[in-house]
Amino acid sequence: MKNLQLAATLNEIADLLEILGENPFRIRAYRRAARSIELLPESIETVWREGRLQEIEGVGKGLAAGIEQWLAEGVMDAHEELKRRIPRGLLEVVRVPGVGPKTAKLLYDALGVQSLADLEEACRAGRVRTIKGLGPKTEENILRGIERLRRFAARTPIGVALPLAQGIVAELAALPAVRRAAYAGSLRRGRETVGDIDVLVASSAPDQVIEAFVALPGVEHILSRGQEKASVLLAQGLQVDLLVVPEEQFAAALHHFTGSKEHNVTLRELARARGLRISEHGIVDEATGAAIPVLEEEDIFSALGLPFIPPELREDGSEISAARAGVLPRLVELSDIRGDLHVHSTWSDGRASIREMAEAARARGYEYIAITDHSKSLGVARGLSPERLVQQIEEIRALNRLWDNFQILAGAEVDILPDGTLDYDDELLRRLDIVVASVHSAMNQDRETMTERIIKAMRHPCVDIVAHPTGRVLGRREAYDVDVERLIVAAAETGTCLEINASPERLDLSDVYARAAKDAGVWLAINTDAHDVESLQQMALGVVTARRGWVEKRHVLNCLPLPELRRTLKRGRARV
DNA sequence: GCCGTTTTCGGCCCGACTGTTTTCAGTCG
Repeated sequence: MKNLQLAATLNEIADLLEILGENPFRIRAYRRAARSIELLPESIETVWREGRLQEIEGVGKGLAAGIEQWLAEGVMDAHEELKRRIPRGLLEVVRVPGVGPKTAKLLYDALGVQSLADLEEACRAGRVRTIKGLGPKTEENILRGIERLRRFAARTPIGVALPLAQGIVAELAALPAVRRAAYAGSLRRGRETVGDIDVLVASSAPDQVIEAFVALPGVEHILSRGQEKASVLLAQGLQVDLLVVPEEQFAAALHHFTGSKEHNVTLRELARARGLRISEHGIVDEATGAAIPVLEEEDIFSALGLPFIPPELREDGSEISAARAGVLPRLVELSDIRGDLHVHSTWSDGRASIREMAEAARARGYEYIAITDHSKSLGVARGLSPERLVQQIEEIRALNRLWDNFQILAGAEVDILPDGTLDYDDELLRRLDIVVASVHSAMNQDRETMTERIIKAMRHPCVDIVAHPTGRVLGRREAYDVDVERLIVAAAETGTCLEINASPERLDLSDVYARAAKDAGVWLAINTDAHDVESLQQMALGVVTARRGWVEKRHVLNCLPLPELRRTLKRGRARV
């Protein structure tokens, strides 16, 4: 799947066009297409082979030709031409916060700056301030920006950003001047990584709120500070943007600040076509100048004759087309989840007993939980020997006599061994209620071997779910080399369910792959992989990821009541 | 460069903040 590489190329073209001061709408077209392709739930090669390139939102005749050339030859004329005209080092110069395409071009023309290193040197030598329009403050800001680029990752995993955001929101909400507070931005849309944290506050005393905001513990530097907006940098390198509005503008501002940018632009275009103007302050009828009240986000959509579009779908504008066509999905909700099919206990590397995990699941309102401890080969996780697993099954059967409205399923997270066989023999596997299979070893196998290995496991009649199918760990470990598209086809053929692992460092399958799997008719299971009681609440993140993949309740295995779940598992179907 | 329940041509979101200016361009989200 070359989707992400293609999107990067298109974005680079947009960056270069911007430095050249080209038509901003042409630039936007490249960015839009890049975004659509990033979110495309199938490989661009497939779309091309089937002659459907122009069906992609934002791809017309011209871009389709460019993409075709890129896929066939590995290069695009438009890109090559631009690279000849502008040194590529300027692409890193525009990534410096505060330095945009105009400034980059100016620095290039006036000082010959062609790279980050050139820029740093020019600042230190005091040459930047000699340019008309730039001054010592700019020089200082650029140096700080370069430092920031070097020290911190561009994006932060949601698992890190979310608690920080919740903490900030709680602190602001406690201020007497604050009526409402919420986080927005890509965090609210549930993206797996975020570039910054956006916080929105309703207050009639914005100056007090902003004063308190810039003084929050953990604030290392104040980036900007105005009447209704402020931005700070946390010690971790994460930027936090605050917007303060009067309470009656809260919903409109929440929508604006939630984005995405592309969603906002598309929605505002639609509004203009209907004689309305949307901004973070609300909706205005252009003809009469009258404000249309926005009490909730719903009011914005209904003013345009649209149903409510959940934040998780607000990405590339295609959600607006779907809303207009009346084909928005009814997204799965946390309350639809009836159980967790992948958790650990102290029998292997968990930190809570089976009973504790079960009671915690019951307290969450679940009907069932599957205990899936590690299998024997996974020594580091104290994987269970066959004998221990038999004992565990017996303990689970005994525990199940405690409740009449809750069941523990006896399961295992069975290693898929390097040759695609499983870590327990078939007889033992048949005694389990559910089998989750996953890869924990030999992760450096080549693509073909790894793909075949997992597909072989899927063909096994006892394997119900493949857990964390790509093996990635956000910010730490890339996915192993595997053809996810083939896994999805095989899952559909074999009736194997694919997991959306809700652990914040995994979120695997990702939103895009979850959508592809759903489109292929594959069952999904949203599981926490919890190793302690607290982690059961990570289910929320898994549900958000599923929602970003346009997944509905009917696609999710653990939204089924227990009897239906049992019938739907492979062993249940085999018995019929 | 894309796109069409007013358009196949003429549109293409909207506003705040900063640093540099004497009224605004550039950047950002």
